[in-house]
Amino acid sequence: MRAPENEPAEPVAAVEPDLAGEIEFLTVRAAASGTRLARARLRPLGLNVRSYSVLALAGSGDGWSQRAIAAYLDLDPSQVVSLVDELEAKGLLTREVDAADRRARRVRATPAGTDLLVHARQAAAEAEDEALAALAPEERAVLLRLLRRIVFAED
Amino acid sequence: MRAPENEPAEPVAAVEPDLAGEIEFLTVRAAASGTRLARARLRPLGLNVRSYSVLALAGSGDGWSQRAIAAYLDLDPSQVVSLVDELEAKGLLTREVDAADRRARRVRATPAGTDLLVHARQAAAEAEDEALAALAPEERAVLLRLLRRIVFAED
DNA sequence: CTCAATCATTGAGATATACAACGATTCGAG
DNA sequence: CTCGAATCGTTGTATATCTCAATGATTGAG
Repeated sequence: MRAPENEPAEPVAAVEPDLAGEIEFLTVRAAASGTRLARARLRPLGLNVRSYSVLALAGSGDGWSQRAIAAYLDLDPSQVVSLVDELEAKGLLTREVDAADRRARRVRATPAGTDLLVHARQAAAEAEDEALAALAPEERAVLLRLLRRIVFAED
Repeated sequence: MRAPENEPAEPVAAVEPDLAGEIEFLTVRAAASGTRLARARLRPLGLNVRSYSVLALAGSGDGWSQRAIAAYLDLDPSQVVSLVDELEAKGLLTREVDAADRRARRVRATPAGTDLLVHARQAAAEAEDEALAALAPEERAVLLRLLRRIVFAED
């Protein structure tokens, strides 16, 4: 090899122009702007995106454990602790020791939490609608299916 | 209205079971896991997801301004400052005053930065391939198109 | 009964995001 | 040409988020 310290006439060529071809980049960007929209609409309800997610789980099924919430939302268990603390302090959910496994706590929405959740779901739906304004309903359905397969590796 | 402090036999019903039907939720989750994969593969190269993004822009086009980088990556301009600082300190890019507008700095990848970028792109591509393992190539193309329309509101 | 594993919790450190203020510079109105 | 508003990069700060390690209580396997 010659002149290793300097490549004068190298084509360089490649190095494509931008990141718009990378799904990862677009996903991060879409997530960020969607989160911003959702946050703006949830704030008047006293919720942020994360506490909304936790409340939504608390309002579904029959008593999620905090561990399960952490796994489902892809959060560290310690984050769930403070989120549940916050929502519990507001009276939106309860944290009860699981009779079958006294290490675990079962988290359930209170009536007040369920009521708020109705409005929060509406707010989230509006934010989603705004974020996806460029897509027709069928396209949104396609996107949903694809994302679900990525996240849950199923269909 | 009667007994406003207690709704005994309310159906509650609705309150759907989970968040898997919300595109916003899935997008955030897909972005998080994709970022984790990318971070793991970029770390050996001394880059994180953000510095990779900045370097990728510096290696494309002809001198992005920091302002343009911030807009394109959806970052605060102050974040771009430290990212460019870091990459400049490593000799991966240069920051030159724009002759046409001396307020602006034009950011360009150095030869070392361009070399590293080749490997970084490969790493990012591998991470993306792993993140999207559940999807066939045509499905990835569909996803790419949909995301691009959301993010750039164009097609 | 003992030991490893699990759950919730606490705390700390790293990273990310958002916002306000500033000097230097550009640009348009008059 | 001059003045003032707007823009660019920068610094600093406040807040949120992520990640990791350690701990007590409890479970379950052997």
